[in-house]
Amino acid sequence: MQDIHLYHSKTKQKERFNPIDPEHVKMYVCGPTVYARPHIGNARPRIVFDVLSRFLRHVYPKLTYVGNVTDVDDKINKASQEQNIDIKTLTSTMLKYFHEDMSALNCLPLDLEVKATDHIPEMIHMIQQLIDKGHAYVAKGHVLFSVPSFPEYGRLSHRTLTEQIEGARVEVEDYKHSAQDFVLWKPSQSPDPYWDSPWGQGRPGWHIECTAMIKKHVGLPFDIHGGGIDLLFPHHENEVAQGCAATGCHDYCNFWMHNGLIHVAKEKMSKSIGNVLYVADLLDDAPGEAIRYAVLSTHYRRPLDWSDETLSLAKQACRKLHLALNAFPVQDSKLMMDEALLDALADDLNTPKAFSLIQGWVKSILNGDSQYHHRLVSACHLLGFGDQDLRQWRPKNPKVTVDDIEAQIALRADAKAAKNYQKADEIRASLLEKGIVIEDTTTQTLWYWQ
RNA sequence: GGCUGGGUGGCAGAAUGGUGAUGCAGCGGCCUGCAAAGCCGUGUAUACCGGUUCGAUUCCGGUCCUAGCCUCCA
Repeated sequence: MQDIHLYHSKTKQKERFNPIDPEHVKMYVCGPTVYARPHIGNARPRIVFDVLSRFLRHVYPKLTYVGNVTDVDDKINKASQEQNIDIKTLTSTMLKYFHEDMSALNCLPLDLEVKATDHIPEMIHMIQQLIDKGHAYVAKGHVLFSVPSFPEYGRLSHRTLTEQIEGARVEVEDYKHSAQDFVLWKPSQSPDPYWDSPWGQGRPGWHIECTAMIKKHVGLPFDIHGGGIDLLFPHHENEVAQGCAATGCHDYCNFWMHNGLIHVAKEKMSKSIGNVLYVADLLDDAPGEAIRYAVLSTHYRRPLDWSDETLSLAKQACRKLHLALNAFPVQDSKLMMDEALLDALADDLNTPKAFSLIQGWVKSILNGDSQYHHRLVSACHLLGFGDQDLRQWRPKNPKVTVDDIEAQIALRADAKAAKNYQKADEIRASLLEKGIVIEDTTTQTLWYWQ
């Protein structure tokens, strides 16, 4: 059995991964709030944990990979009002986009994708448990989690109760007993969505959904919980507090894994800065596999500074990868996993190291050596590459049609046959101007979008 | 203000208490009508200052820079 080591945010070091049940590994990853199209920052955890899930499935007999969709949230309410769209329509449309974009990035569907609005009764039940056990209280129609009632609070994110308060820019609502207390349930009325509860009509706070859904579909404690590092505090800290206080379990999960954030021009990508990169737009610049490659070419825990160069580098690397994949026919459908590759992945999902191994094989293969082909095909299968035909990729609004391109290439072939190289070169230059790259081989002329 | 990470060649990005991967770009070749792609060869780096050590890029302390969290965030 492969010896896997993963970085655990709670202990801040790599630890040996020992599943609670080696016959059935369980993983949960925080998903998007569906109020806008997915951006590359939403995609990063999905890509990273997609690779992890593929790897775990290779190593263990069974994995259940669960993720949530937040479809009740203040940002959704706001977007719905601003755009004058019904909430359900908005969330279901955005979820559809999310699925489309993640699939374009070769992310496999989760085993189970759960929605917050489908679990209101479970949340109410858990909130009631917390009240009954003295970990939550009702105030002005709100239900709040009492942070001082849970002494373990702060152990995940390594924060003390008081250190944050000084200098923090938070206004403390007067109904809170303690400044760190957080909302489990809040009053709500039309046009915002609301549900009946023992505390009146209202809607859940943000943190409770993950805990209630994990308890129902994954069980506590479980193996791996993933998400962006920005969720470490307060969201994940709150999850632990709620989950352990409500159920009495000592551990919430064995591994907390957090991916680093994506930066654009050295600063965090965010709506307020206006530098959000939507996956759909990136797909207009590059094939999904190239975006996936770009994301995985930096170790998942490090920040990833995104630029045009990041993407064009990945695009090139992907193209070369596909050249090597197509250099020889696939002889054996049985996978042959390279041990060094598995070791790289087993070392806290070191995808850049895995890529460097792969690039070595690619080089040998393109040099005519077929012996690495089988392991390359297997590695790509494991990492989620090689499924797309990069030559089929098109920008959304191409400057020329495929018919035009092929007509031009035919003209150029005639010119070449007549040794009219000046004309042939002119045609090549004019196609390149429109983003078409031409490759002459001994038998034919190939082309692709740059 | 408090807390937590990170600083490796022109760029991207691994690794390591003892010759610092890999890719892109550059340069020189091969190939090509010329290119492109591919192949071969090749130069360049551990932010700064101390400490521990036979030896530090790696461990420890300080400085500087940078990012993130403390407010919605993937």
